[in-house]
Amino acid sequence: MKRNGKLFVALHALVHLDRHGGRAMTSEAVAACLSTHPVVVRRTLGELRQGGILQATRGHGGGWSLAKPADAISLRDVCAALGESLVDPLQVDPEHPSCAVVGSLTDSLGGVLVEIQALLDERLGRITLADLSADVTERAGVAGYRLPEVTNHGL
Amino acid sequence: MKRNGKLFVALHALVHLDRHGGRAMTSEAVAACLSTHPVVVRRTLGELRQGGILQATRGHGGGWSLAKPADAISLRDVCAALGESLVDPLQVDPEHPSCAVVGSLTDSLGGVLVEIQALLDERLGRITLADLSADVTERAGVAGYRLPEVTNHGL
DNA sequence: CAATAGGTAACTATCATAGTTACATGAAGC
DNA sequence: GCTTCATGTAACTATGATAGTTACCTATTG
Repeated sequence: MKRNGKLFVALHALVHLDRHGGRAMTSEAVAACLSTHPVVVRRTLGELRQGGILQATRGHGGGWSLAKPADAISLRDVCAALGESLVDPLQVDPEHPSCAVVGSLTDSLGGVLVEIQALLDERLGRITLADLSADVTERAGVAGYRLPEVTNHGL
Repeated sequence: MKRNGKLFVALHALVHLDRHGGRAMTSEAVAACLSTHPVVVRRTLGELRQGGILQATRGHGGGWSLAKPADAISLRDVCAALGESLVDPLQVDPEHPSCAVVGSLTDSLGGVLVEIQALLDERLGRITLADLSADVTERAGVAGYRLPEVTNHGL
């Protein structure tokens, strides 16, 4: 895996969970789908659970399942639950007193970045997990590809 | 220093160079301004030199100076010279063959990110080094603060 | 030729994060 | 109640990116 690790794990897992038809999937099954370790799955999906996006049940027959309908989960919700922004925040060391140059930079550049972040949030708020799943179905149909129950593809 | 390291060093140095009145500044002098090491300055400013933003002269009386007027250097130019994007690229491991889910993710999220990156580039293209310097002058005037020749402020 | 200053390779230190191991907690089935 | 399964979480390791540092090269000026 390269970058955007948590977000990628989360979205990938969410699509698989949605396409699993309401049945719970264990961390191990999800991890096999993403070619990663179950603990990594628990860590990442745990943040989505705290964000009200997923629910987890323990013991026999337990696992992860969606806490809301797929069309009520937006990419913005997922990013918010993970604390990811996709736009670099340009944070400055608050330890030292900053000079006028640093102040200008944070204001000018930082102002633009805040605006851009707002635009991105607006866009991401309009894309739902249901959209992603539908897109996967379309691709699978076009390619004549049958999505297996538990895939073991790279990444 | 926290994040956006290269970009912050570059912009901070550019403002100081612009405000130095056309005279060249040595790596050591710039490094003292940014509280960092001269080699870090050479590394970062070297990329700006290759991007045609700065010029460097060696030997006695040498140092760094702007290769273009300050109002002809935009923040977009600086980002481009540094190879920084400020928007996370969501790059996927090309090593493994990707499944339909990964394809959908890169298309949906990646498409939004490309749009956002274009918007950000447009904004950054309208902010020049001259704008930053003017803002610094304004702040210094308001605060009754005299910008020293060589500052040694944090970051 | 000596002094100065950028150019660059090579190494170290730090930090973030993925991966892994180990164990505690809780729920279902016998 | 006990066993089994699955999440929750702490702790450690491995890896990669990057800032800092040292050392030495080349180029230019006096």
